[in-house]
Amino acid sequence: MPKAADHNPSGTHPKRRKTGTAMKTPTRTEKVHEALRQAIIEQQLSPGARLPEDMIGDSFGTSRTIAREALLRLSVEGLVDLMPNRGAFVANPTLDEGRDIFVVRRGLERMVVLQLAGNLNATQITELRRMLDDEEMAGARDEREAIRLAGEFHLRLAEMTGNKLLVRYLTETVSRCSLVLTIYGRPHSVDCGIDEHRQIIEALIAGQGDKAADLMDHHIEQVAGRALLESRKPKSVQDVLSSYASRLSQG
Amino acid sequence: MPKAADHNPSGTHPKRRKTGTAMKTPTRTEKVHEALRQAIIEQQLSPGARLPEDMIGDSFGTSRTIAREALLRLSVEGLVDLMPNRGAFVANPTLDEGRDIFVVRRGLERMVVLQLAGNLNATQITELRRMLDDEEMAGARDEREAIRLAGEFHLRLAEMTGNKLLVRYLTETVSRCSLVLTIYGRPHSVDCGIDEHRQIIEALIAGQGDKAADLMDHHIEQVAGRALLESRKPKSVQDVLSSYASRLSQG
DNA sequence: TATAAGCAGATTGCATGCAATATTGACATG
DNA sequence: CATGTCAATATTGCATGCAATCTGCTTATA
Repeated sequence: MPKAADHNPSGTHPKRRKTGTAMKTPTRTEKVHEALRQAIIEQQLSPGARLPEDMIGDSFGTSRTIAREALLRLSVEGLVDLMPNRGAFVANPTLDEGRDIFVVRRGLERMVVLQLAGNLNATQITELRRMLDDEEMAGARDEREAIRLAGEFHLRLAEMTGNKLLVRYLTETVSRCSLVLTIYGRPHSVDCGIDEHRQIIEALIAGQGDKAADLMDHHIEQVAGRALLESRKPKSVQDVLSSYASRLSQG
Repeated sequence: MPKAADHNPSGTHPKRRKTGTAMKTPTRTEKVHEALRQAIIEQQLSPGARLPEDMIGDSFGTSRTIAREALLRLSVEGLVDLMPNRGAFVANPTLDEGRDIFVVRRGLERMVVLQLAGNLNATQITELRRMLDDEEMAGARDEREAIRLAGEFHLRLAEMTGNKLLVRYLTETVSRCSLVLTIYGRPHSVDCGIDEHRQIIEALIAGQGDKAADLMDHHIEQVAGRALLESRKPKSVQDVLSSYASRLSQG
């Protein structure tokens, strides 16, 4: 193995100890998976971009096996399109698919707040309030951070239900929503209104499940609307070309 | 390649033609994936059973690579638990996890009917009605078939929304629900009441979204209740042992 | 006898090699 | 000049081999 000898570039300890603390997964596969995931969500990899196994393997100093596995996972999450015998591409959802994703997200978020209403304990309430304050502070100065915190708010809410499956689905969906926003959204409107978050929390604390659900529905609708209804950017090469083609035939 | 020479036991044509019909995936990986999936859902593989890569590879006449990929996919779907350096096991959800799964399913089904209400076209309506009739016929004689048809009904409904993501999530969730039922459910009560299905359809046709949603909620609640509330079977080794452990410390 | 260390077997993690398939450009042909 | 065929190249699909890790048994030691 001439190549595997020195692929621990980060310098951190990659192995999982057998101590009882159950450290995170040590496998290179997981690391690559997470790295790619981040790269896609943070728009370092544009939708539609090709992702050859070799290239990924070389980039991370691993073999294609690892890259392949990471791509497979990402494809299940919907962040990567895997075409048989063709290769992998950063997902490039159509506008309609984007709408579908937002629809599902809305439904999931609704489940979250319905379960949470009236069931928050004191610790959770203080944590959420602190998150809101953080959001507010960041909102003024660091836009990028504000977006991150806003996303985290939704995820944290889901975690508080204790429902693993719900968390997984919402995580996936939120990721895909960011992807959709990078394609069809305006540059970077802070997608979440902090006031809306605050209202939702208050409704949850007051045990007003239906109200919280409606607020959340409205909130997500808002985000989706801003991005998907206004923007008329065509997205895929096909769309672009078809619009050019129609222009040609008219002229 | 001494072994790969003769692994087309089915005799069917394994290759995908390049004709425009876009045949299903031809890859062996997909086939193994689907086969394992069926085996788990149909209880041919009991929850908690070990799934060594070698064994699977041998069974299907492929290498570990394929088995590995299939297992990875299944683990993402939640039908298989993958333990690092330990191997794969048929998922063995706890009772609480089972409840969580049903909660999510209820929410997803609710989304489906809310979207469908008043939006069914004539073709879809006749198809659904025909499915109901089939269910009713099968219900009397072939229990196994009745269960299959009942499951298909829910999935077909989801497909009619045209929302791919919703379909994927519901498919996954329904699979996991059957798994949960095999662990905690009684032998084989036909889990879906046909009358309930019929009522839902009628509400959908009438455009009564809220009513359909409530019916569906009730319907799933019913299934979950029958299985999860009554049965007091302890489930995992951990649960068993923890109950024994507490007994110890008390005595 | 009970506990700990050490060894052997089984199984996964990962890398690599070869065959199969898709895409691109060259070339021939109407 | 347009179109169809074919070879060259790039990339995936899959199998296999070796090292790392886990499990259980055996053996040494108090």
